[in-house]
Amino acid sequence: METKEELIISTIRALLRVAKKYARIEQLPVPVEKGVEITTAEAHTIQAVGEDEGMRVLDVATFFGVTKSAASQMVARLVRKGFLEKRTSDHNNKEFQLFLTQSGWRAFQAHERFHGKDLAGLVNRLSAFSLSQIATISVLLEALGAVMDERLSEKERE
Amino acid sequence: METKEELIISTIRALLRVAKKYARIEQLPVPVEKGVEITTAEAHTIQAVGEDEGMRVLDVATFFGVTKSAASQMVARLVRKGFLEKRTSDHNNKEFQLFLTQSGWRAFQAHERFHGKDLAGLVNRLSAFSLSQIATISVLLEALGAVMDERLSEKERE
DNA sequence: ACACAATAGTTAAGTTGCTGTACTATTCGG
DNA sequence: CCGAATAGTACAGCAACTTAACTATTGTGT
Repeated sequence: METKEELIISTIRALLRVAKKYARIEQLPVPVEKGVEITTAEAHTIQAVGEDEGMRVLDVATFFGVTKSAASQMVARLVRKGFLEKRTSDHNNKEFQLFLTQSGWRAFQAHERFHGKDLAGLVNRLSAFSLSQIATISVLLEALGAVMDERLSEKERE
Repeated sequence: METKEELIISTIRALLRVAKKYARIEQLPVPVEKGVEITTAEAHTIQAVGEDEGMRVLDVATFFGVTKSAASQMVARLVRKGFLEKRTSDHNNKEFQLFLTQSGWRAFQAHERFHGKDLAGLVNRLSAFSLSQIATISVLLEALGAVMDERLSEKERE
């Protein structure tokens, strides 16, 4: 006989496998145009700036949970490559505001398309399930998120 | 009104958030004993060898999907740190077989305990759901895993 | 039987993305 | 108006990976 606890554990393992696979997918380089690819970290930064233009370097840092040093370096790289533009703020001479260049917007859209394919596949697969079944997994995911948040904040408290 | 498709998409977003959080948790260093920590990559290599002693360097490489060079470097590091032992194979003078040292087994167990804490928290949280709800989630995760597998193998075919 | 290809592993140099520390340059507040 | 806080950069270093070139075995075809 299979106990409930065993079922729960095997379900969690399945979820972790899915999470791992997704992490691998996220790491794939994103093709922008013929012969041009950007790394995942670059794509995510471009995505973040594209969705909220006018961000500062520090905003990028807090958004991704990395140090401002890391954000500064990433931004500098994307500026050098021509995807991002750094304008000095209107009211402020010590801050910069970040914007996408034309090339940056092209990369942004390429990234959307790239992920759109995945999303369509997933939606398609989930359509076979009933509304209540899908709702159940939503609740489950909330619970998992809560446990993981505990774990992550635990680390910060050290 | 909320359509089914909207629910599906918001569910997928929740899944992606969980996947991201899990990836962050996986990156936390694992405490082995007072003042000794190992990185996640090290912990996973130790875990893999512990679960299947006698592995070769190349087996480690294929297990993790990295180059044999990367595996060789990781193994060399763990040997240097005293967690792994490299014995020349019985029938073969060009292969090595990998085993855990006492110290390696201690790290293996520390890693298990480390994960056990999370698992207990999750099981606790999931106990509120009914058996059939949990079973549904399992099926759903299988479906998601299948979509992701397609995507990953697509990449390899390039 | 022997040359040659395949296999197992190592080494070296370079890359990405991060951290920590130290630094400059602004801006704010008492 | 001086000192503290804030925004950002520079530099060194690290972990984990890659590619390419290498050694050293082992297996195979003729």
